[in-house]
Amino acid sequence: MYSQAEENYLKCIYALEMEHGEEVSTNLIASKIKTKASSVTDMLKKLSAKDLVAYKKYQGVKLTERGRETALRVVRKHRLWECFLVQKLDFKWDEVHEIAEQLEHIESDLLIDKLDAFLRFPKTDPHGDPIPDKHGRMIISETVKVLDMKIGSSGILTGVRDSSGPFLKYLNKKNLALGDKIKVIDIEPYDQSVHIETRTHRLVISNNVAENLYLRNVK
Amino acid sequence: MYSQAEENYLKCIYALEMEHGEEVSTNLIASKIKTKASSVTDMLKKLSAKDLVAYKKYQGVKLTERGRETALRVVRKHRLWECFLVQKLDFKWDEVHEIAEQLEHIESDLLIDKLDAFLRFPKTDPHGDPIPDKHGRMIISETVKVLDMKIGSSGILTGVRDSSGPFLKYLNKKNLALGDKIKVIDIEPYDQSVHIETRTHRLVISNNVAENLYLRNVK
DNA sequence: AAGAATATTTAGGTTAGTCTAAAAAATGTT
DNA sequence: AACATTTTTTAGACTAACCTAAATATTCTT
Repeated sequence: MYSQAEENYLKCIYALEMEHGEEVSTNLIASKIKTKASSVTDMLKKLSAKDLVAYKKYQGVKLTERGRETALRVVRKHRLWECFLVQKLDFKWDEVHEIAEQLEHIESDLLIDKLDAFLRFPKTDPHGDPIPDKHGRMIISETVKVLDMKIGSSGILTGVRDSSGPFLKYLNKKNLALGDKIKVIDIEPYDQSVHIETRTHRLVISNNVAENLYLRNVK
Repeated sequence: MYSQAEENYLKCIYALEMEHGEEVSTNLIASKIKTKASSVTDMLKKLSAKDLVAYKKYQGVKLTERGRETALRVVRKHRLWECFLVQKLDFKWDEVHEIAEQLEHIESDLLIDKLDAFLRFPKTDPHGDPIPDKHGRMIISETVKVLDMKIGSSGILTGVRDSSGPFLKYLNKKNLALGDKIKVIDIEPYDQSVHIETRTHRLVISNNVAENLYLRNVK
């Protein structure tokens, strides 16, 4: 139905709309997709002609309803395949992204629904991100960045913002995994590094790392 | 590494080399891949430059060693994915071809080896075709076309030449499946239609159908 | 072995998706 | 508000994979 390039742009715009507000800029897309701004402009015109995005020259873009649905279908496929790779094929969570980037473009509604059933309708992927159901609905749990936690409070590690290989490998090394209960002991005022405590150990994480960890609050 | 188009050509040439002799002609490829002869010529030049085929103008092509290995890797992936779809996701054998045509181009050696292990290293796909192992080796069982059987002899249905949807649906309807024991009762001299008998029923199949069924001889 | 028929290749064009360089619009600064 | 900077768009070019039409080889027929 849509080309891989088109799907990648839609997915990218969807992600950027989530992170920043609506109205995504050309340069932002270009840097995320690692391409040139002029290529982005070309593609936006094409997506606009297909009524997948609302695009006004120099004003950035927004997904249309149709565009959002399409983006969510791709996201759903990506995250289901990640589950499959980790749960059934024993991949580690830091190894699945690139493969899922390919698998997400396989076209067959039946396939994806059968895969969903085979995995017992998972609600989140291995990185803690919610999986849209076949109607595009998903459970978005209330999460807080580590840096926004009150000192002394605890939370369950439910997601990571950066799911790139290096970051996940870092977490593996530090023995941090989704589902871990984490207590924020102290936040260093000088450099915003954070002292945390898990069930098994204590450690200090840099501000950069703390920005990328999401917790669900518990008392 | 190679584009989907390149992989499709290699797979096609491999299949044609198996069916007909070596040296595959431009038109034969064109008709199989449903494209124009001029497009085939273009691609053959490209594959030749990459040392995947031995190509001499007007003389047809042959896979090189490199080309054969690459083709076998694609065939391996196609057949493993078909197994996955049928065994794990409950697809029927006539529904999997198109999806496997997409999945066969996913690039990751680790993925394919893990999938192989997950499926317990199957030796044949749902249509009875042998699956190459990671070194490209496969078990090719001695098979005979129904039409070449002696009248009164029996065999196990081990493969189909035409694995298109319509043909497989026909077999489903006639209650014929891989592994069935089939006895050749009579071959009609006039139109080469064949009377056969299975464990459960008797039926007449046309010459066309008989051409597409392979049996492994049993006493 | 010459002409007809068929198969293959060449020449030149199209589209999707990318690029660079230049032009135009928007934004920031004083 | 005028100029400088940054962002975005336009113009024009490239590649992969396809196409049509024309040219050239090969094969078939007699």
